[in-house]
Amino acid sequence: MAATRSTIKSLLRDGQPGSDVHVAGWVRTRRDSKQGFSFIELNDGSCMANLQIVVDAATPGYEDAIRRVTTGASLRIVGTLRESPGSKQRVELHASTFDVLGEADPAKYPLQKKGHSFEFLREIAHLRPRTNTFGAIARVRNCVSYSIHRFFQQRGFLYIHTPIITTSDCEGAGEMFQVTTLPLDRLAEGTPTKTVDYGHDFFGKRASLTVSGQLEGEIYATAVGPVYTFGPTFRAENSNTPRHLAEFWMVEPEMPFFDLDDNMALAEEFIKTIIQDALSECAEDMAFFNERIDKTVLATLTHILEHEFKRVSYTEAVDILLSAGRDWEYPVAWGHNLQAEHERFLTEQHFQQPIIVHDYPRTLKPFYMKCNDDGQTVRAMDVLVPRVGEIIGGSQREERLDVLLTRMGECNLDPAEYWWYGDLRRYGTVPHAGFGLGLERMLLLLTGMQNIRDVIPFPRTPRNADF
RNA sequence: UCCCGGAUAGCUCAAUCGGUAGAGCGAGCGGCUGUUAACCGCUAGGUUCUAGGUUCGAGUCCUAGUCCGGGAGCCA
Repeated sequence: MAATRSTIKSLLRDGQPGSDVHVAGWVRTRRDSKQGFSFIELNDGSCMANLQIVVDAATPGYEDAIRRVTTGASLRIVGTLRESPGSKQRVELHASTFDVLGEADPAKYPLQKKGHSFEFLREIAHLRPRTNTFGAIARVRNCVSYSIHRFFQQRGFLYIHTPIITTSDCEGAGEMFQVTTLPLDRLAEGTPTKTVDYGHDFFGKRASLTVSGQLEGEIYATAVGPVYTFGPTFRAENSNTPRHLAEFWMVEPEMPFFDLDDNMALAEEFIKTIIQDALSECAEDMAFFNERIDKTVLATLTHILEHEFKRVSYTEAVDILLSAGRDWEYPVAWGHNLQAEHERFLTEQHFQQPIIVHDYPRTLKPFYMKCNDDGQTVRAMDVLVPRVGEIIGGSQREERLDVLLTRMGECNLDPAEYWWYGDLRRYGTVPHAGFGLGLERMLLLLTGMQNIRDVIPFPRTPRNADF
């Protein structure tokens, strides 16, 4: 008898007929033959495919146990691997013993053998990873995460860390920070002093959750060379769309001695590497997405790999839109933000591939982006991909102290608040650049999934932080 | 936050003009079968999102609210 548990993935790939093996997992479905045996489809999450278990009625305890083998139940099986006469699998496991570890009442278990809407599955986020789709998403998300680390580690980047949030009050180990978007300043108007004295707060000043690790990334990038952050990021915007989360994961590399062209080249190589890794390491899951979620996703990804991302300046983009010969819901004019309809036209219809729009008007972008000599634009870049839209935003950073201070003035920021950011320019300033990649948007591109709430295990959106 | 649309069985949905609440899937039971989205038969399963209102009568019409989806803005 095999004492060590094998994964279903390894058995389906390498399992030899005649070998004794031990598996455990969750029942997807059971089919009985009254001629004296039952078929069980077992899944352990190691791969998309199930292992077919054949249980003979002569197996010890069969009569009593087989009734408890229902969809969702957990099982441990010991038996012998054999070639399968069926056409849908190479091998199957003939059980010599099987134990029901945990039952799943079929009258109550929410997951049925047939498909469920993603909206329904969001309500049972604790069970949805037991479905084909969410198991595949979990594996691809893991693959992408590893691919990201490998990409930067192979290039000598240092990984810098970032924080975490929870609404659960059952972690047990003491007082927790309250996070709120309630207007405390206004609530304070009903108090005698009519002010919130953050001096008495934990940090002695008003504190928030991070919306980006970029500025801190610059600190290390101008000390130890290229770095990247990869962690959760929080935005309290009241955004209710299939592309926004209040808590999402972002990758932010920051590179000294990089200009915008270097930045764009790295971003393109980065995205293509992630796609390549997902296709080669999660082939079975990717085939599933192409078959069941979006029949164009593999062709789209292959097309992306085979073409260079088109560089288009903001000014060129505006010209293209103005000469497109069609009406826009939002008028196109230099100096205005590109609207979603404009971005979609450019990447989905005009170029039909990912594009990098660069050198935006300075009035549209934050203070830290490097100003061009034309006095009108900054060295910003957005990577736009079909269907998903903006997947990367980045820029070359302004390394000239005087220009930076001027820009802070234009943006009504107090340079004293950013004294340390200024110091990076006062002492040994260097040209540098970086960008941010939204992990979940990358997953939308890879999987063909429509809603960003379905590519993160536990989505946080306005009015929703369950599980 | 704004503009649309929606909420009916465990799930996905139907219900004509305001007139007895239906189907498929799932579940239970039985049959059949080296099966594999199995198949065939029978049975059970409903506070029609909530609170008001109109009406002889409301799933259906009106008002308010809650939640969900799509689009927009913000962005990654």
